[in-house]
Amino acid sequence: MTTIKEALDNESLTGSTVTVAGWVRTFRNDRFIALNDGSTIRNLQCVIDQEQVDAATRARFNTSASVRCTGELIASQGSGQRVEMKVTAVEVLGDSPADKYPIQPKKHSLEFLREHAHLRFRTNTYSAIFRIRHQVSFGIHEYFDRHGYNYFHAPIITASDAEGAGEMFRVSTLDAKQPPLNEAGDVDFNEDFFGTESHLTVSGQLQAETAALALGKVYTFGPTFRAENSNTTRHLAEFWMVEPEAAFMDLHGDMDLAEGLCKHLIARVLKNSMDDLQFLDARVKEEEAQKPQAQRSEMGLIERLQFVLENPFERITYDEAITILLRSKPYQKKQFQFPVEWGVDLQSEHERYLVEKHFKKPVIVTGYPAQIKAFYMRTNAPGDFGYSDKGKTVAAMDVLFPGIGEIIGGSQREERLDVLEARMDEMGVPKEELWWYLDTRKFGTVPHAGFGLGLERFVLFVTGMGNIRDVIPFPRTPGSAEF
RNA sequence: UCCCUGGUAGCUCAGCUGGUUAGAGCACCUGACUGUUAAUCAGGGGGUCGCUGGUUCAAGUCCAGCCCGGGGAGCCA
Repeated sequence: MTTIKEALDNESLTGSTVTVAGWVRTFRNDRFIALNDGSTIRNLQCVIDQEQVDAATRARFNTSASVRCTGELIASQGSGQRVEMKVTAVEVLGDSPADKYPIQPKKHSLEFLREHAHLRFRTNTYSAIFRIRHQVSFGIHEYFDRHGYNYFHAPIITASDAEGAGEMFRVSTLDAKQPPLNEAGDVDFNEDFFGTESHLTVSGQLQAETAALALGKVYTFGPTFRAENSNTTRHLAEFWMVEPEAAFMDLHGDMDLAEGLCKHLIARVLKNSMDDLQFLDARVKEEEAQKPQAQRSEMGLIERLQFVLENPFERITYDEAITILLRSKPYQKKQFQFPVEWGVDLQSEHERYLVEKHFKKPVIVTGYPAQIKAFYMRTNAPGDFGYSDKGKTVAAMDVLFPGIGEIIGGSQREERLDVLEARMDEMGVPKEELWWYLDTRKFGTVPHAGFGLGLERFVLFVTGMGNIRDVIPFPRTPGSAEF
């Protein structure tokens, strides 16, 4: 069997007889089957001889019926394609009743297709997205492998709820109706499967740190769970996260790694997925044309990817970001909804201004105020990068992308035991639970750093899609876990 | 969770200040078609107007509550 990609691209196959199998996209003029097998966004035109294929069989070439065709690949007589198949044998493997099949050969809304998530892979848009998602995923492994990182499998289930990255899903085998109670009348998790209350992971970072302080360089890549009631176009309850962690790396190295990874992935997609990108590019352009002039982006999808690939990310400190925002037109005209002042977190509107209006390219912001960041981030001292005389800062870095906002959050980690413990006390993080984490600082601690990259947010950027639910096969969001 | 917005045929949508039998395009069904590119042409069928209650002689249209979708915000990746 030959894939349609091979049949179309491998010119040496022209003139030979091959067999292909796939799903019918359209059947035109009682003669032309546009066949797609997922190997490429392009279809193979299979031309049948009406004297060889009876009317009853021809009536079965409905949209999405599965068909196997054998025939000679010849130069196309029509103008829409280079080669086509002159079919000598055709077999319907699975019928697709046209009056029942919900996906029509026409433009559907993404909302409608989301409700048919199991069939949406059969559309051009989603097949393109998921081929690109594969390129990004594979590229992640490729990049880290080339840079000496070990793929590290952090646990999915964790007994610690001190990771500080949001609400967690509880994992339990206790009877939900009548859980065992302790003397105080609370649920007795000693009776639970793990002998303690346990949850799905919100981050593999803390475990990855322990491995980095032995293997040197590691990265995790797996599903992550947040039980936040977030209803936005860029949040999921189950998503995939990449978390590299490297010993002896400082914040500069962390930024270089993050930028290097992003560019590697973009380059890989540009190299391997051009026909999918061209389809999505046209799709984005069509969508942009619907918007009012002021909201249209200046670049097309492919253009934007090339631009990000070729230009260095802007690197600024939180101090500088605040200064830029205070001088900005929207601030002066009081168009920002949220206040801009040193010490408060940057809001979406502020990030968008910096990335989309001021710099017009990805921006890395470092040196955030300590009070708005996690306990494990390294506290800056005078002379440290990102130190500010306006207040206590940490060696954090957020990578902000146009249209998406935060795509990466990372930091140099606090390697000094006394500083780390003081910080944990200050923020109310239970040290007892994280005794194993603190051990890494007691025995041969070293400076180290890492970050978390949201896979779906990155795929969102690369595909030009607008809703994160469209770049993961079966999205899990509050109130929705179908399929 | 908050704010905005929507729910009418399989899909996308129209239906003005309440008033006969709720419309269109596409899809679907029947027929035609040996070079089509979301093929085309002719004909046909198809509706619990999200749910519940209320106002009214009369509700797709007005009011209330609920459910679901979309956009924005917060939380973050």
